[in-house]
Amino acid sequence: MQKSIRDYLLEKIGKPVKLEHPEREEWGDYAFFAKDGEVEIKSDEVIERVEKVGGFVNIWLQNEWLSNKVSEVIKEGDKYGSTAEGSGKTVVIDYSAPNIAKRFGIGHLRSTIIGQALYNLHQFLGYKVIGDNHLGDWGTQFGKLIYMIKKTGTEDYTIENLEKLYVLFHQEPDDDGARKWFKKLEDGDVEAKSIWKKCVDVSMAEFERIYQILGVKIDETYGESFYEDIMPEVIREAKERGITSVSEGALVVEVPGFKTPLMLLKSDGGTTYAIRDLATLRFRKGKWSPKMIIYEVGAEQTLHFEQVFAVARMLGYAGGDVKLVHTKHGLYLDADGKKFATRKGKTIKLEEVLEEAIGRARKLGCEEEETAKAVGVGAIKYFDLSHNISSDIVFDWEKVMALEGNSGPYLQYTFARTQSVLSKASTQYLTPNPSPNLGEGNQRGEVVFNDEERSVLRYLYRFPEVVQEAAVRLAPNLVCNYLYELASKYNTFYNKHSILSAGSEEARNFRIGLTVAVGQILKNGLGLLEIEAPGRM
RNA sequence: GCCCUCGUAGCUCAACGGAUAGAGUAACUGUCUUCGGAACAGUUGAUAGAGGUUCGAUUCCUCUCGGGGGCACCA
Repeated sequence: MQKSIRDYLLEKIGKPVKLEHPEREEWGDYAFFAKDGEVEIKSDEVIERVEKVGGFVNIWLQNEWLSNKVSEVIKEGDKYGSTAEGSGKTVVIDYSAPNIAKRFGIGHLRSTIIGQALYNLHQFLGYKVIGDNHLGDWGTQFGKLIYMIKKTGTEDYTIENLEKLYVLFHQEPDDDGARKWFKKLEDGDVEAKSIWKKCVDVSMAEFERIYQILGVKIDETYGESFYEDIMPEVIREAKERGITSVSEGALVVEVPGFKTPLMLLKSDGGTTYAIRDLATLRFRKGKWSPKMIIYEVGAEQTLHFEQVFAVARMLGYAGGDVKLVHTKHGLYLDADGKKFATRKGKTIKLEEVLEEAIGRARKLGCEEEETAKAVGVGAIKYFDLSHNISSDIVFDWEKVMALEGNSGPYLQYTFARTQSVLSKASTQYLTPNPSPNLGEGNQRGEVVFNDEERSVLRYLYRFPEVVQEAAVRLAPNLVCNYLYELASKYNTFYNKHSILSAGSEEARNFRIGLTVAVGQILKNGLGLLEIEAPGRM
């Protein structure tokens, strides 16, 4: 394995630098010169400049170096881009977390999809990753639900009806009545518990179906109700440390810098989601000793997590050894730019969106049902992931399901195209081991490439860097950006030059190798995004 | 009222403080007797406003205007 130029420069300059194979010749003035993986410094002036003001370090990557990257991609295959840097470290990712008795709405797509991508990215970098689906299966919302079930005397435990009851409750709210039922539930009332159980079972069945369509499988599903027995421990420890106080009958912790305290117990003694989150943290720390816990939760809960994290540090549940991160993803907004509110019955059901997208993929020519599903679901996942994690997203049926342009299916299509070319290559030319090391040689025997080939090559080798950065910055959209660029450059090349009927055998073999490599990276990258890559579509 | 966040092309979005601000879409125009047209190429079009820091600002700071979210007994 060659020593990476990046590492070399890191050593030399002492801080990370951005490497570019410059697009324009005049940018090469301050360039380093790379030869056979070794780096020669063209001018000390460059080092000084970078030390002083930062900026670019341009490197003229030799054609041979570039084409060696193709072999490297092919050789490493499914592992290309992965590292072992996370070896021995555990990361817990809290994601998806739908609420019981509500259908899986478009709002939960972000957490589920982004969470899964973050999961895959960290796993790819060698971390031990634990995904935990922190189900909303406890809390006053169940008081509301049980209250309505008792009030209407309904026997209809379909999720549709439960959701309707929730909306009905908020039209004529009786908060005291709801709190009483939740208190009864927490006190172990048999009737309340039995109704709760039915609601959970119905909801879980619904969620399982959605996860199946999405192709998402989350390691653990503890859910909030699991922490019933741990919450008293948290109360005890909080009181021992003397950080609690009673305010208006509720047990709270004052958090410096915040106007309102964090409430652990309500005035009726019922638990809050804050204490459940603390209990969860205590449990996770004890069970997995993670280096980091990522909460893939929307930005609307920023205040809550800031307070919970602060109190967790007071309690010793987090701090130096456990890093807590809240991703604060943006919300889906409706056409009027407003939040989708379940309480008002204003949501878009994820299942409807998925079905519609799959239907459109089918109509466009996906014969096999599996492929239509992969393409439709892939379109939606890519749409979500390609946005910067922090920005709000306006939900638009047409844009969510885009099957062309900068979209999931574009990447899938490009992958399928590479596979199609390769299957023809192996039968027509019998080159089971395409040699990627040869381009069109010039008269002196040096390897040269045309502009389109070079454009792909100059992009190909960056995949590992992109994966790293996406993990560090918790930004799966960087992977999307990269894959789209790569696919786009490959398609440009594809449209301009023939692969299988290239002028020389060397050129043909090189282009076949390039196709293998591009296909491999698309496959690896889509895998990180949890988007399927069918060989045909 | 207070806190957080966002404001980039007609629309939807990109861009570790770095080079000529990139795409998609829409509109218009082209490419293909040849490996998959869900493709490729081209034209039109943008950093809300005013200051500041910096060699350099879409990015950092301040203010104004505008959108969104939140502000203890929902999660």
